[in-house]
Amino acid sequence: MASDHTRSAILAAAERLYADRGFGDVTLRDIVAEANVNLAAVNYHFGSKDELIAELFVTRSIATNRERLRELKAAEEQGGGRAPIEVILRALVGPTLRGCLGPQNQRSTAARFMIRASIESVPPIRRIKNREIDHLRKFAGAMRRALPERSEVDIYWGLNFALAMAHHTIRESERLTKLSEGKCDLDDVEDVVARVVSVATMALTAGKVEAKPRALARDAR
Amino acid sequence: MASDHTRSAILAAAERLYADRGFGDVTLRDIVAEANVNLAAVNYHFGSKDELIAELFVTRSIATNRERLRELKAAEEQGGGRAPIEVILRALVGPTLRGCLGPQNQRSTAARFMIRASIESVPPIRRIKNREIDHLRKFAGAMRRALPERSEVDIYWGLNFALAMAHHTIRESERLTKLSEGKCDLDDVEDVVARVVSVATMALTAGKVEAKPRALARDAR
DNA sequence: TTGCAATTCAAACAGTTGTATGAAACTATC
DNA sequence: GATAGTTTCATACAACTGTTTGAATTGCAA
Repeated sequence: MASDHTRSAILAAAERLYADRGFGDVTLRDIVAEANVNLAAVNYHFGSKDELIAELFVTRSIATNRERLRELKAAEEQGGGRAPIEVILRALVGPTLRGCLGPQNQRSTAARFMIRASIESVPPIRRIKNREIDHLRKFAGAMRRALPERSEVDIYWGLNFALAMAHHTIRESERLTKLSEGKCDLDDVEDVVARVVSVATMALTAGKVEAKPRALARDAR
Repeated sequence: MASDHTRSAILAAAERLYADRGFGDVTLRDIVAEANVNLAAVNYHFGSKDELIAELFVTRSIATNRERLRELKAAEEQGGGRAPIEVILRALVGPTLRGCLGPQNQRSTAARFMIRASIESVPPIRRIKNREIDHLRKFAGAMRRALPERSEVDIYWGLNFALAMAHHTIRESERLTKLSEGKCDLDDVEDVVARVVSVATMALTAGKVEAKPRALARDAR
């Protein structure tokens, strides 16, 4: 029902503006101007500015999460309930990286929006991210099944580090490019995925984390 | 000259409030109320709100960077111009982690402020962070000297991943605690440092990153 | 003490923000 | 084609923001 036209025009304009200029300096007035609709339309259709942002983020976010789970489920089914750790990690970080990196000039608005969201972190988005724990638990479960001999703590640390490398690389992609003077090619997404997965796998499978090698620190002093 | 009292009262109050409630909802009026000074004092002593935030961040930031370089220099001198990679990495991530983690109830205001700064990322702080590249280059140089047979690209990726693990762990420490139901002990800072250093070292020293193991992805489909 | 600069203060300013209102325009159903 | 419900619109609102102003006060030197 209803033409829906105004609603989606707002969503599109907001995503574009937020992606380009960040949440900080885009006002509702900017958005309605870009969308060619009336100022009051935002509150009419979304209730508030925060709910608009939340809807934008949730839409993209569940798309990524669905893809993640799809890959995970496929892998576990093929392996009879147990998937190789590399494949699990690839399902965890692949969709996010693919959704946010890739050749700059062909990055979708959605991708650029998600990068913004991971850099700026405004309240409505932070609230949503906090609800992501249940989703991550599914990966923790799969990882435990893949590495039953590994301690739970190590599993969680491995999961944490995998997400760390993926998200940080997205957040700081510009800086890494500058620091490496272009030598790190962030457009080759599959190479980035491979690197993250490879390191995370090592973290999770390497011989037991040796008991706190503090000796090293002492040597350094 | 001058009593300086007002100035430091503002700095202290601002750091406390920002640490507790974030940059988003702390106004100049909140700060001057907490500091028991006049509203105009902020602009008089700092020029603007952004400059106040910048000074707060810069102070803590150069303290950390100095500590990093001190550790790095000590290590390289002891090794005759070449330090073990673990020690370099420890110098890179140790000071930051020690400055931000540790038992919650004994975290300094400064530590809590820096955590905020790494979570919320406001414009004045982002501007400063962007100038950190020269500082990181020094570590990249040391790492190249430590691993001369390694390609530059791999060095930069290793550096990136080390910072990723450290910063993400700080940013998301609450979530990791919740996800792991307290099993990951973020109060044991030296253990966290050891884990990050250990994984980053593996990333940098493991046999050449095998040429894009895309086969794995294909298997998973 | 006098004079001068540095500091503090209350008050106002200027601008922006997200949101609410109530009338107008539209749409579809009977 | 009247009616009821939805959507759009111009406009106003109310609150809050960082910043400025100019007068008062303070501190220090001559």
